[in-house]
Amino acid sequence: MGEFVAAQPLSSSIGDYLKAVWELAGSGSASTTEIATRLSVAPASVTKMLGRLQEAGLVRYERYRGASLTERGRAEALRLVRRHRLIETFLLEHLGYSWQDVHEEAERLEHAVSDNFTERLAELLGHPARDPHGAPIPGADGVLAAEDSFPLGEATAGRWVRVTRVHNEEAPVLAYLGERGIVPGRSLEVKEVRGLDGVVTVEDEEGVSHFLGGPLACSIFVRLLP
Amino acid sequence: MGEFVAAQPLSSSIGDYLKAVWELAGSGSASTTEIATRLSVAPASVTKMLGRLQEAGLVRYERYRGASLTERGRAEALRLVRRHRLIETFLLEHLGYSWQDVHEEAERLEHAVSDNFTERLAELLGHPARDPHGAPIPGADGVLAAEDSFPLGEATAGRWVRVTRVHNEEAPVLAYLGERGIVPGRSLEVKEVRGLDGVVTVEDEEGVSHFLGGPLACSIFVRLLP
DNA sequence: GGGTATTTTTAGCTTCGTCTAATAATATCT
DNA sequence: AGATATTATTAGACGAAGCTAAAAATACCC
Repeated sequence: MGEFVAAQPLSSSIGDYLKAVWELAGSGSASTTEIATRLSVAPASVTKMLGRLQEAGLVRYERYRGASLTERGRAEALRLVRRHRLIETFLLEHLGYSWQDVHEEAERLEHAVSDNFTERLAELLGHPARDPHGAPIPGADGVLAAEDSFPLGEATAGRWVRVTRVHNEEAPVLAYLGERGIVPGRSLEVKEVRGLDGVVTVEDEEGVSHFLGGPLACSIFVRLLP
Repeated sequence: MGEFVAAQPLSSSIGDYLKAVWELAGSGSASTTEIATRLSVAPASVTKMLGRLQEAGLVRYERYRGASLTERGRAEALRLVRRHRLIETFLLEHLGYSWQDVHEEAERLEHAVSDNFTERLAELLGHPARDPHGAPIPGADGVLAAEDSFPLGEATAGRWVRVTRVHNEEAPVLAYLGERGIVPGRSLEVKEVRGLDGVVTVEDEEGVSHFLGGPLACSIFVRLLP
């Protein structure tokens, strides 16, 4: 029973779980502790919630084995991601928020807006393809553009690249990068990539050098320039 | 104990109770059933919640005697009302919502936005004094402009009046009035006021007559024109 | 002023999402 | 493979916010 549960308003914490599984699992599956850490919640809470989510047909879950999204779960998650990214764009472009502040506000708003609101907002913004961090915005039809870039940490020295996306939500990190102009659209020359610790040295168009530690270099996505 | 509870994020239902008491009590007090009806909740739930609200210092409540807001409760309620009315204005002016649809969406959003969001929105909208229904928007400092108009039902025949406010949240009612152009700013000539059932007959600038039933006439606020 | 009606409260249960402590399963290491 | 370490799950409890049904207080009516 309970398979054709109509799309009644999901509680906001259900949405958070769905998004977490989506972000963590990719095409594989997410573990209980990964989800617990991401949501700042006890592992036991995750176990219980995954049971309910499976019951609701939003998640595929096997004890001790992790969880992945069903088609319905993925659709729900992407709906939330679309809202989140459109809201971030709005906050930055129309409300004068700074790059590092949009995430937190969007996190709350995404659970309160309707589909109607979302589509009108998309219209107002001119149907942007990417949010302020360069993340692709899923379409209203649930289609998400494939990522066509790769982490800066995997670039080869000597090449020019363009930043397409900063895959990090922590405000201090964003503030740091923002100050240095390392934002989507910026072109950089890769000077050195150190294998072991993954530190990357780049130089921007004005000849200023930046040193980016391993984790940081992995959260900056770039595309090769000719 | 527990008197100096810092302004931690109020749960959204607490906010709903506060707003309900504010709207129903005016300067007096609101009864359990009134609140229950307004919130579509059982009276017993209201009794329990009023206890908690009093505990939190937001409400003054005496068993069997109704509730009224404390200063802190009033401040909270007005903060919510400010958000609500600014959001309604935004939905109408920037997102193309219709008059009758703004309320429902704002009702959800008002619980999710931050003060920062609210003030930036106010800025974007040019610090409006009134929302799309003509309701005054409380200031960021918690000051609410006094109502300087009166219900159309209390007008005297033969005078010209200007609509200042439509004090009604029901979508069908708003749609009806909107179609007829009976919206804030519109001038009307009062033709006849029937005492018993309160039906009011008015004529607009184009000479079109409108008949407004008692309850309706009482929710339309007007100011006398010279 | 007494009896009925209405309103309010109390008592006890339910669901949701969370927690901690204890137990069980899986992984890892030598 | 066996011992240990890590990760997950179960069990049991809690607070919030709601409900119903029964009891108590207040209001209304004649």
